[in-house]
Amino acid sequence: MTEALAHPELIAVLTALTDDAPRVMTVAMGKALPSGPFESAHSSLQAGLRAWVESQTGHPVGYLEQLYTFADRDRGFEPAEHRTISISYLGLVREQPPPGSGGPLWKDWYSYFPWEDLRAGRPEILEQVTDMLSQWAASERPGRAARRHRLDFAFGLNGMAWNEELVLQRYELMYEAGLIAEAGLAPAFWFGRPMAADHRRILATGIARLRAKIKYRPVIFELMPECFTLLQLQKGVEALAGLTLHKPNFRRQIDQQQLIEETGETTSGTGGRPAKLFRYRHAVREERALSGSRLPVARM
Amino acid sequence: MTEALAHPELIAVLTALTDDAPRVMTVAMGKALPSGPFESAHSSLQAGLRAWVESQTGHPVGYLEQLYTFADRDRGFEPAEHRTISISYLGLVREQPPPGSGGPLWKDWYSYFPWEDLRAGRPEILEQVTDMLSQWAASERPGRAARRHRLDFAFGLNGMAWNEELVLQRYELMYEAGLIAEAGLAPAFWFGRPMAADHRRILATGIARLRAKIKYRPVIFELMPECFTLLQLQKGVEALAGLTLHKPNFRRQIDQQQLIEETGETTSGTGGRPAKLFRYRHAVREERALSGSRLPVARM
DNA sequence: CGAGATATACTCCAAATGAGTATTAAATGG
DNA sequence: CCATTTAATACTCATTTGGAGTATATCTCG
Repeated sequence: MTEALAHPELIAVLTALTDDAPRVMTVAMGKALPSGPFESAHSSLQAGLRAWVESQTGHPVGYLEQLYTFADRDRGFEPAEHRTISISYLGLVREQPPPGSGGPLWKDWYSYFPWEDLRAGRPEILEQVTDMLSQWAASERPGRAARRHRLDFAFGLNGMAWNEELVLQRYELMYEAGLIAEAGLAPAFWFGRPMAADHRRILATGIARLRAKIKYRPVIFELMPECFTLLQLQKGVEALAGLTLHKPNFRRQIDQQQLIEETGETTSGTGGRPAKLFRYRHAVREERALSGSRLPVARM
Repeated sequence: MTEALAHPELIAVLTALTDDAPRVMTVAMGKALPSGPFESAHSSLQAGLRAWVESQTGHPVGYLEQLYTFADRDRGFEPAEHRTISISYLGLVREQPPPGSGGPLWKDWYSYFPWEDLRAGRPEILEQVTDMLSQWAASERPGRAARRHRLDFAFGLNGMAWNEELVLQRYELMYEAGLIAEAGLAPAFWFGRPMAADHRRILATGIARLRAKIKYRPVIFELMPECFTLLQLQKGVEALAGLTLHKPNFRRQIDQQQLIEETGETTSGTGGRPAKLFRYRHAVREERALSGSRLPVARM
């Protein structure tokens, strides 16, 4: 029984960076990721999505990569007759999103995943989450040890280190434990803002992918303005990773990779000593886009 | 004009490992990758593909991951009316493929990509390829330097190091230069065995993904038999990477990661001193599946 | 038994990495 | 104008990792 699946749908995780907050473009009052049907007038999926996003936002998409393709049954929200294919993408835009005012809503990542931001230390809410998960892990006999182990691993408990890339694993553990609003929990117990259908799960996938990617591809520069200071760059990486970094080591890595060059100008905005302005060396984009270019992501 | 796209198609890059040769399952006399319509009776794409492969081959699929989703216009082989969505997967199977005899054909990767196997040094054919590419790069004025640079980078020329992960980049350079049979070249100038449509390109994507993956995930064990010697393991990694490794360093890395344990038994087959047999420690599968587990892939 | 082949163990050095500390340059406020 | 603040910049040090080379042990085969 081969059934034709109509209406392939594109779902975009569009990310921008505004003063230390990583943001995602949303629709429906922040409750959904932008999505739409694939316009077959375009020559490819990528081109179709690019055109669509630019028509919606006015911003060009600097970087675009496929995240994952779902069939509805993977997701469990539609009746079988309406089953669609959903292709999700991660897109990075440099432009500052306009503040509110009718346009698309750019929301802070961490309003959906407050437990993922460790820049100010382990947040309160992370303790609450892990407490509730610990209860869940200890509940029934079969598989208790395995649950405990998964929990320690995903959340960096009992001597294991926090790994900022495990965004999706953490979300799915919470989902499994029934801590996620989308699973039908009462609002009083919500952790983070919920989204429609499985959109928050897709966002988690995008965040995880981007956190992994900044370590070995210079994609951070797709999110930075043309000219920036080293501290701005560091703050940008920290915002994405949800961690603080060791400043001297960060600078060492950056300049020993020769990814950036001085513009000759300096800032005067910040209060202290003015910082040199740098720009990304577009000359190296192509090669570095493929080989290494590690950003140091480690606690300070 | 939102057009319904019928018949999502699944395409599989199924890989196995038999005595030092990485193999891919093919159909149509080795000219195509196995593919078929998505059976919506299954609960998800993955499950559908798993079931389909097992019915076709009798082998369970140990590991399965999505590679990429194409719309036909990305590929350019079908008339626009028949446009389909193709979802490609990378699958790893442990079983020894049965030798020929009616069943599916397991073909050596390197019959399609002979320039990708550097285990015996840079092969003759690689020189031929790079020679022809150099001519192409030097041809017309505009963009000459950029072509030359891409070439050096992709093929490790002029002081740049060979990077075994750039399988797709190399293939696309060759395609662009018109060295690929699928682009309509005369048979006398073919490099490697051609495949139908863009299947060789998809295979290149799969190889590249797997070569990248073995460096940080223990997927190699999905391809090895239950028990193996350290040299067998090394030969397996070498086969996938298309490179030879430094034996002492390989062993050091393997056992300092505690991925494997001795079975207590030894082989007697190989002529020299019998080797200890090891098995993968399934206990660590879950954690290592997510965090690091680096295999040393570097020349000896 | 010795030659060949393979397994296994150990050393050495260079580079990368994590962490800490010190110094310099400007802006600001009293 | 000087002291304080804020950040930029520079330097050191220990540890780990990674590449490469060498030595020894243990088997089979002729």
